[in-house]
Amino acid sequence: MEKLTSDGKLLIIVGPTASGKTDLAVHIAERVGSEIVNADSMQVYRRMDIGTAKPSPELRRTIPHHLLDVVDPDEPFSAADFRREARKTITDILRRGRKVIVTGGTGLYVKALTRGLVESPGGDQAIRDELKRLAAAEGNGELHRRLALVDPHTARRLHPNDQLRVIRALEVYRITGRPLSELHGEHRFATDSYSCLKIGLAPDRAVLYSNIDNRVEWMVGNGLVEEVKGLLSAGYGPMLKPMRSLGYRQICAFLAGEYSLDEAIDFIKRDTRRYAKRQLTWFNKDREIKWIEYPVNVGMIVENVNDFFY
RNA sequence: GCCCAGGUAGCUCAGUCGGUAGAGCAGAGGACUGAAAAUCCUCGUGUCGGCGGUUCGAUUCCGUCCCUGGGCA
Repeated sequence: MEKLTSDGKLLIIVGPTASGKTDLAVHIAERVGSEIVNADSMQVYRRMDIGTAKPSPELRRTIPHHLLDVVDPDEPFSAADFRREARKTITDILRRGRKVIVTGGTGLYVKALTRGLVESPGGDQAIRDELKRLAAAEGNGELHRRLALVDPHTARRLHPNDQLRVIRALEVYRITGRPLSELHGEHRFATDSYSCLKIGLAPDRAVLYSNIDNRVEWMVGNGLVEEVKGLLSAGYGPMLKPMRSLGYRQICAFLAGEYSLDEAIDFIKRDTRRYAKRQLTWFNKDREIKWIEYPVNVGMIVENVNDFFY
C-alpha cells in the first residue's frame, strides 16, 4: 500500500559488531553532507567509550553524531526512549536541510524507530521485582502457567525459561488488563513513517571473527580496564544494566577476582562472537536490507545513496 | 635402545566387564514489540592411531608397527 505521508528519508546502515558500520557511515556522510544517528543500545551511555567502540571526539567534531552520551549508566533507557529521542533528533536534522544516516547494531532499536512499538506501558520495576521473586520461589514454570491463564497465545510463543519476556507479558497484562498478544495483533509493526534505504554489512564469518578479536585486544590495550575501574569507583555498580554488557561484565568479574585478565579477554571475544551471530540472525530476517558485496565499493554505494536521497 | 603412560568429536577428556560411543568447551542454527551488547531455545558419525589375530561380533582382549609425553640409558 502506498504510504500517505513520509516523515523523511533515512539511510540505515546495519550489521554485526565490528563489521565496519562506523567507517562506512563516515565515508558516506562526508560525501553526501549527512549527520549520523546512533542506533546502538550501549553507546547511549556516558563514560562508556572504549568498551562500546564509540566514535572518537575528533571524528565527532568532523561529522555530527547524535544519540551518543545521552544518559548516565544508572539511568533507565529503553527501545521506546530511543525511538522518541531519535525521532526528535531526525526531525531536527531534516529541518536544517541535512541528510540522516542511522547506524547501529541494535536491531530492536532500528525496528522501533522505523516501525514503532506496540502501545503499551513502560516497565514497572516493582512489578518486575515481585514477579522475579515469585519465579525464584516457585520456578519459571509457575510464572509461565500464570501467563497461560491470561494470555495463552503469548505463553505458547514464549519458552518458560525466557523469564524476561514472560515477566514483560505479565507486567503488561497487570497494568493494562489486556493480553500482550492482543496489543501485538493491533500493531504488527504495520506502519513505517519514514522512507528508508537499509544497507547491511556482513563480512565473511572468519573475517568478522578476526575483526572482533582485534577490536577486543585494542580495547584492552587502550584502557578498557581503567574505564571499568573508573565507572566502578564513580559508584556505578556491576549489577547495572550497561555494566552487564559485553566487555564490561567480564572486566568486572576479572576485577572481582573471578578469573584472570587473559581469561576475561577470551570470554569477551567468545561472547562478542556469539553476539555477532545473534545480530546476523536478526538482520537476516529483514527482507528490506540490501546486503553489500565484498570487497566494499564505497564509490558505488555513495552513488546508490545519492540516487536514494535525490 | 629399554621401561612406563597415553593416542576416542575442532579442543580437553569420559566410556564401552566384547554388541560400532558421550560430556564440557569451541562451533552452528533459531527466537526476539518499552531490560535487546540483554534474555531464551535447538543441534554431537567420529576410519574410537595403522595393520593383523582371537571372536558370530573388536573402539574394547592379544600381537605388532607408528606417533606424543615422561623416565632410564
